[in-house]
Amino acid sequence: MYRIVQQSLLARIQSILSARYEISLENLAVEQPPSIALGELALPIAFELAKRLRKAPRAIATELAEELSGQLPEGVASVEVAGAGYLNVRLDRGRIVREIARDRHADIGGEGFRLIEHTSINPNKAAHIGHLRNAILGDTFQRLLRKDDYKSGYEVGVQNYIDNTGVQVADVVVGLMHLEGKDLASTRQLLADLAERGERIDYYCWDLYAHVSQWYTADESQATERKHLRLATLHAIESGGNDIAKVADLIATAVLRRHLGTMQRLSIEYDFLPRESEILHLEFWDAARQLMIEKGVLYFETEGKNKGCWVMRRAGGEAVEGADEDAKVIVRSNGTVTYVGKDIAYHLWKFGLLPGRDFGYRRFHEYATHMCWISTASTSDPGHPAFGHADAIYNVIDSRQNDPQTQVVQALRGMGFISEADRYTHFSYEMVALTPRCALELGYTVSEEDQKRAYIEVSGRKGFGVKADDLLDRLITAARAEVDARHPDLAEGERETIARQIGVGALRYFMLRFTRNTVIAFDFRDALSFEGETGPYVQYAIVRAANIFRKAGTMAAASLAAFAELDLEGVLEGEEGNTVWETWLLVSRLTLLIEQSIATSEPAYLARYAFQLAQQFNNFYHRHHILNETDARRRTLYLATAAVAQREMIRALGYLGIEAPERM
RNA sequence: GAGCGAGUAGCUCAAUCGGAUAGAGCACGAGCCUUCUAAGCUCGGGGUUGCAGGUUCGAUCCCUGCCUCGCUCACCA
Repeated sequence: MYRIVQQSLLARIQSILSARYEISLENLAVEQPPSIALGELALPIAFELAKRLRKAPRAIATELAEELSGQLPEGVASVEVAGAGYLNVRLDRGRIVREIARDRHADIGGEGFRLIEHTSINPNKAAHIGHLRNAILGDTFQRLLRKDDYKSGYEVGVQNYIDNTGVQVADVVVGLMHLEGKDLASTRQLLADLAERGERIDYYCWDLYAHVSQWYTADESQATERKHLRLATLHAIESGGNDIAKVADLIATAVLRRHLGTMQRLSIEYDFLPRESEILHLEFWDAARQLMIEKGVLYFETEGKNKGCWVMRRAGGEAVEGADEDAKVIVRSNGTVTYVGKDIAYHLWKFGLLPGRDFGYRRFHEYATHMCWISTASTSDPGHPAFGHADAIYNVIDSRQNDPQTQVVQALRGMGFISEADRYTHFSYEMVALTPRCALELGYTVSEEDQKRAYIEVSGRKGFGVKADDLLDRLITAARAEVDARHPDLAEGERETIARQIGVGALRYFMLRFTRNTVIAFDFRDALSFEGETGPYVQYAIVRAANIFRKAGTMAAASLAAFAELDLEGVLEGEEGNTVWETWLLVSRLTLLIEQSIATSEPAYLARYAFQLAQQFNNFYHRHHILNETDARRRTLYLATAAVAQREMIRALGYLGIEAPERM
């Protein structure tokens, strides 16, 4: 509701500005006065106009206030000038509160298909906490965009790119076939044995991958030969149609299924799993290469260090005489294409710009509400969707890939696909690292130099990190202990559900509370906390509201119905009324926060809002004891306050992918 | 060396487009459970926003220089 008022207010001001001063401002800042006593909204426009109009800010503000007062926008009670020239706006509290109670709110959404890609873990080891940040960010953003009961939203597709033919998979295959002497049959047997013992292939590969990575360089006299083996294995996997490739596919698919399982524990689901094997076999690159040459972004280098390669000018690079030594190699002199080259082809496909190429689609994994498809080089299963027609894309990829991501955008731009390049968002985020203390706690040896650092980067190659499922298990176990202590009366299954909800809530919130370009220095002490700025804090506030309704023998809907008939005269004024009103005001901001989170690709804003809302509600909860309230009008008002606060806290958490438990 | 990011309370982080007194959590100290569950609330100490200049009505935010830290910069993916 806040956003509706804000929009109508801004529209009015824009029209006044153009009518009276013949000025139009792109963005009008709207702030909050330092105290509710000064009003609900504050506009510093007069300062901005002072120079252009050559007038004192206060004089301008006074004129604007007069104009506005002549015809007040919806929900506005009064406008006044304050301070050096602020335009402070007071809202019609009764009217706003009524609208909030009946859940009137601005809509969010628009045209166009938005393709979000996240997770994209190499299918050669278990997911770790860094992958969790990626998946949780992507999944939360997807929820903000998608159509749901609350908003029109956008048409959204969620992809998880699977690099099933890369060196990381090759490394694990080398480990299986050369360190462990396995062939195709015994690899199959391994998978069967693990399944039988209830052990996990992704954990198995975690250790194996670390082992192989060491092995390559362990014996200097063998190093060249082993490097060679690694490359030969990679090439066999890329070509396909041999046992090595089959081993790779078995392992990659099995690990992928584990990843889907891990993510499903966190309510993270996908619509499509495009794989690199299909990008190779369907020859996406050949089509892209053709197009890039036609458009003049790809050229053959005939001199300098890149002689014999097909190269592309770097983003920000300038045309130079002779060899551009700084150019990015796209096709090596041996004719193979680099990572960035394949990525350009893939992104042309995303925008529907790759002529004559599309993935085949096969059913892979069925979720409760939809199918997850996987790419295939053969014919598609009936009823398949198509994803390669995005109007906007969001790639959730960590900031270490800023450079290659920029190259891909540069290629699109260079090819003249300007609007596509503009609607290409590298949803960049910083890594999750371990604090030295955490690393020591996990039993890793940490060099003295590393111990002095604020954090240490995780490394799959070294097997250094915290596995996603291990962390989640620890969180759920910790939550379970609390639930058991508090609710010994509840059934086993119910306690398990609540513990899971709390564990997931703590984890998802933890990954979302930091803005994207903050490195998370992971520490169990912080991550395992259920107090303060955490997911469980918000969940607990929701449970409190639910307890009130249960004890009062009523329900939120009924409380709001009763509220509709209530005489609001005086109850929203004064010191006491202010605190109640402030709760409603904060409650009304949800759409604004969703909109801001989308515009800035920053889910942390919404996470923070959810916490603030819970904080505000807890404050209200302690100040006004609802069930003891003897004044009937106040009691009705308080119950309605709890109802709307609970409603928006549940919604906000929902967008963060966090469930609200029945009890805690 | 170049590019990108960061430096804010003891610690971990916020701070909308440049706005009114830089805010939260943790930790610490003092209170609050016969109460709608204390996974909570209230109060308190805590800040030269890395340093030095500049821009302006106003700078944590923009500009210049410097210092410190991290990431990136392969015919790897």
